[in-house]
Amino acid sequence: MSDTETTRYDFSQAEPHWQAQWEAAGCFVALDVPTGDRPKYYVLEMFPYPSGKIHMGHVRNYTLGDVVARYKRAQGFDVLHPMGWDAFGLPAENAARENKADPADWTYANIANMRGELKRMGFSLDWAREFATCDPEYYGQQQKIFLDFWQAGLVERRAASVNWDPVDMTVLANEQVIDGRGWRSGALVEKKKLSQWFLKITDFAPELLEGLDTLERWPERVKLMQENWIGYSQGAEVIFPLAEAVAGLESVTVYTTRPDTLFGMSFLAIAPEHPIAKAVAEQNAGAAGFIAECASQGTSEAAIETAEKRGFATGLEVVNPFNGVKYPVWIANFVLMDYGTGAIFGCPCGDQRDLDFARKYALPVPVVVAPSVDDVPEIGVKALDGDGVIVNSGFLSGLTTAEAKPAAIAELEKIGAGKGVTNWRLRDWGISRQRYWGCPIPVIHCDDCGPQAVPQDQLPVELPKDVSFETPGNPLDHHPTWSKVNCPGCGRPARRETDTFDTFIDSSWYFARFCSPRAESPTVLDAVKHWLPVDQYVGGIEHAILHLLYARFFTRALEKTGHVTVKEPFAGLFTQGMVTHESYKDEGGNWLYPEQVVKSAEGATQRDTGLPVVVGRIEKMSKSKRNTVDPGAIVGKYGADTARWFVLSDNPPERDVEWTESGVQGAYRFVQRLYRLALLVAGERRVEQPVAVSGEAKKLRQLTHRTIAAVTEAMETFAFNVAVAKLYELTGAVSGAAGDTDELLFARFEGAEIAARLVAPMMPHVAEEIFARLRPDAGLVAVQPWPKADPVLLVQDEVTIAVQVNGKLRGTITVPAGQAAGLVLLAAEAVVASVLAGQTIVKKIHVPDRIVNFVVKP
RNA sequence: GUGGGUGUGGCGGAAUGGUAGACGCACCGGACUUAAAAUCCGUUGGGACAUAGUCCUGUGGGGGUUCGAGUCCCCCCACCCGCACCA
Repeated sequence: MSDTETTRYDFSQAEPHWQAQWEAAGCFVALDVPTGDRPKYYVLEMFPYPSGKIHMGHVRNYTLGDVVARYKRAQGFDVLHPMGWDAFGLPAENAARENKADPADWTYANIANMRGELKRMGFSLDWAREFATCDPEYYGQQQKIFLDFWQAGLVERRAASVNWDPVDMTVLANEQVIDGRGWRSGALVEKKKLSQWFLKITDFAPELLEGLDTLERWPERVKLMQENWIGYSQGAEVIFPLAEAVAGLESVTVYTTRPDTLFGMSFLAIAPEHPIAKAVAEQNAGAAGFIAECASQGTSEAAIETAEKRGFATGLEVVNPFNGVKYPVWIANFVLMDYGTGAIFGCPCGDQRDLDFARKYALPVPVVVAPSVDDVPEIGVKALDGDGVIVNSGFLSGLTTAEAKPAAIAELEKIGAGKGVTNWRLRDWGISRQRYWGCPIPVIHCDDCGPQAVPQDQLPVELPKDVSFETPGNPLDHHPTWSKVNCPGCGRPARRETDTFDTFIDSSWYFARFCSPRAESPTVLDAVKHWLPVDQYVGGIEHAILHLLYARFFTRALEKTGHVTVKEPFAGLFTQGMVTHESYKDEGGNWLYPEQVVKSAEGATQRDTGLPVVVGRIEKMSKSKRNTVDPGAIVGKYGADTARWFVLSDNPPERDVEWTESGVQGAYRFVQRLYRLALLVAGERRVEQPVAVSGEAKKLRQLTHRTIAAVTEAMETFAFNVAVAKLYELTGAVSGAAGDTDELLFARFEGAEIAARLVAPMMPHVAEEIFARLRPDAGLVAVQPWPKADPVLLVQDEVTIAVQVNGKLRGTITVPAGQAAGLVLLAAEAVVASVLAGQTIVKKIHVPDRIVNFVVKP
């Protein structure tokens, strides 16, 4: 065996070894209700959908979380770091249809495979807490929660329209509707009304909005996205009496945020789906045609036609309650039925869209807002939608827009023509899905008693195994016996609900279940009281709105029903960037996998054929573009530590990272270099810590302790790429400082040991390997405390100070730290004497230990 | 359209208002080797000149505040993301 072979780190042997050691020592196991007095820390990454294989996004996500978990553990926290599976969803049903596989078998096989891949990465997870949302033990508890929500008045049943595929006889999610057609059948999608279950998330709209302010460790942009989604607005409802009643309707109610501009009215517009529009259409073919046109325009050519504002004059008129004037009623394509009241009053001078509409149909444009009373402009094509002063508006004239709003609302309320209201964009959460592979909704429908809760002793309502995917539609509907049950109320024959829950429900409380995953109740209060909220949640930005909002709502609902004791589930949130890769095509435009491509200085060619390759954009890894790299292959070739180190090293975690082969090789080289260095240092003479250090040894020790401080700081701020850079620097310095004085030997040993401990959260396996060589009796590095920097060694004894003249660097001086200003200035002046010659010094700036700046004049 | 974000060498990026480019990748040069791989050492923002050195310039563009700006303020440009007719 040659030298190089003995000093080569064999990850394929070491990684499984240390993983077994951690498991044997139970390093990562947490208790539901801990007894010790260590502070708790709950680290959670968004759990994966078991598609079958892990991808690089998972590697990055779980590495980030694992670094936090291991770091916090070393800092003395009692860490909860669990893993599970978001296992319900459409892909399993698709697999069932395509491969005649049983969705459960397919899902559990995928889980088994992915569990193995995750374990190879060496994540410090408490696998004893693992569960899948498709386990009856989990979704049965979810059914209990639903029934508690129902009892608490948080559940409603009402009609809602769905996308219906008439060929597949199935309901489609919005993403499955492509250009108005079903993605699978290609049939034109119909709107169909179904009775559905809703969770009343709107009841919580105010607190979900206000709660955002308490989330100090959330990214600002995620909070903003949630804020916009919840969409709070303050305004007024105004009742406009119709000049003549239509189909029994005597007035139109409008929602506005600008009641101050009511005197600037020019027209009233209603949505094509508005009841009055429908009533008009029954007698007016033109109106009916216009409405039909608007409906068909809906999804298809939205992009092209959005800018075009179109309307249809109904001939009806309404009376403005403030001035008694009559205004025409239009049906307009830009008014939305599901926002506000489905009707607006048009004030062209204060709203760009209303102005566009008024100009198009030659409607009057009264001016009611002006920059000031003396400066009333002409309105051209640009509306005055900012703040200003109200003019030409009766009792509101002369008030600022801010003053006029409450004044207008007060008047509306006084004359009974309207009231101030708060409006929300957020709508209730429809949770019924006409699917098999989801959590059954625990309800029984009885013709006499109505919908009844499934009694507790009959939970969980389990999915039947013997279903057929041969016929289109929901297999639960076709099952011969499953839905046939007796009513729990009257005992007569009844029907079991065949809808299942939206899978977003499964992921809205799993973090609470992880605290006591085997409990007979959804949660155990002592456990959730201890562990919640999650201290650090890590996941993709793509879940910034729906998942995070649903989880926040669910937590509040769970708190209301006594299942948890917190209102917010995630105290800290980190959103990571995507993993990207170059994409490749052959000359025929077919995508190629990276492993099919060889790159050289001359360009890229195909490995097998030598044919040219077109190198495309750097894009998010996706199967369709074939620009994926299989983590399994990387781990097999370079080891888990290399993969972990690479995804941490290249750039800040919140940004996208580009996966490059050369970057991975760089990471691999470092693993080997670190190992060789540690081996070398471990073989050197052991010495006690010297009483004093000087010279090179002192410099190295200072660098070591500065590195501790810098890496600690980087860990706290998710600046893992900076931590990596600092560790490169430290190992470089240790290997550069050769010699065999006691001082230096100690400094080298200390540097190597600290490097092992600082590197451990990021590359746990090689850290164990080298720590074991350096400190054979100290046990696992995974349970070592985090190193502390010696404050004495953080103090620099010499500093290099920049010397500027008029703010430009002209030289540097090296002086003892804390040197008095007079001496520093003397030395500085000397070093830039040639530049100062012939100049008059006007001012001398001295920032201790940092900089000297001479301000001079000729 | 609107809200948010980003813009620094060939690339990823670093930099409490204080020496811009840490660290890595790539490239180039050297050492070791019969050779290659691996490893180690070194150079590398751009430009000019009298080339062991000196100077100029440089963080998307333009202004400003400051002794001093990548960093703070104002305007503009480009790109990315979210929501998109929200009354």
